[in-house]
Amino acid sequence: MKRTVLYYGIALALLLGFLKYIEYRYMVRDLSIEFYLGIVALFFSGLGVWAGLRWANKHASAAPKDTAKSIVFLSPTPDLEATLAKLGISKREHEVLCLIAEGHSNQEIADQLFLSLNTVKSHSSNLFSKLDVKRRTQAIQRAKDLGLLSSSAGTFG
Amino acid sequence: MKRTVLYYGIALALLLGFLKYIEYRYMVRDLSIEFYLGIVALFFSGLGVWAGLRWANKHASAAPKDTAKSIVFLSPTPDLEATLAKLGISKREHEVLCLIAEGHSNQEIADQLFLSLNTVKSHSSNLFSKLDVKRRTQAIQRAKDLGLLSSSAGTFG
DNA sequence: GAAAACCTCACCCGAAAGTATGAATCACTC
DNA sequence: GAGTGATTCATACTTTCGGGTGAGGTTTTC
Repeated sequence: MKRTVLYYGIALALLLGFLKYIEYRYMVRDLSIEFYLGIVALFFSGLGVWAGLRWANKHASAAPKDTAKSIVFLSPTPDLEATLAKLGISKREHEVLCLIAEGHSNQEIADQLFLSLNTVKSHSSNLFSKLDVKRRTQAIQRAKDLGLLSSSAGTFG
Repeated sequence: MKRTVLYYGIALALLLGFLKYIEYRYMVRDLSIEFYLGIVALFFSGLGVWAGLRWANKHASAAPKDTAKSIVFLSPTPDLEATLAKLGISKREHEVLCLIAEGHSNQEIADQLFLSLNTVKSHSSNLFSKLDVKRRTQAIQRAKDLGLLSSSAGTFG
């Protein structure tokens, strides 16, 4: 959390430095303060959106499907958590598992969860060993059999 | 969308006015530009976070509809061959598709069907373009939705 | 406040998957 | 016999996956 604040500080400092550089470089003395404020507003709006999305993802945890909550009647998911616990699969790993089952690439998962590609690879790798499979396609099959995919558990092929 | 931009503009204008008012009210002449920038950064960070969260919510509520669609009915697979014909998927390609859905690697499929690895790759590649997907995991999803895995693939792992 | 999970990310390396192009064989049709 | 489409296979290349290792950072728990 404090790291986020730090990043914001650094970003602001960098932006300030950049603006000063522009001023020096092109000898522009009369850049209006409104211009500065506009730039900063734009920049920090983007930063804010990014932080907001990231925060939303962290707290809403999109993957494990709150969607399941909206279709509860079909899959009561009685012992999903029990199964997960039995296999030692963490929350984050389950999220990754769901996204894998939806056919996303590791890079896409990384983008969606605001993670590094390496992190996703770590999660999936741990996941595979816990599911005792070798490939992600097998992981999908296994997950379906175990009923670990709340949302697609309904895809009762 | 443009309304959002408008709001941002208004917000910036209001903030500017507020700052000018402060300046006038308390006769503070030497408020550094960094101070202004800090205020603006803070303000628009918050605004950005808000917009980001709002955006996230909008898209989170949109997503479930897709998943719901896959649950809707247990499609009786009226005519598998008709679907295959419509998509231009040949018999051999369908075989490969089923094996892919079972989580086999290309090499395993090649061994099982007494084919070369290259051949399996050709089939799967053609398959992906016909299914309009990029990866085999997506192909599995698509195939399930289209009911192409009714017979053999099943859910046995 | 220390320990134990969990989460995050990096680097390297090899294997698997996927793309693109071309070509040979076979069956079936006009 | 030519044409068409399916099947088979090759080579070469790029991208993605997955394993292994290590190293902070955070959260939870005792």
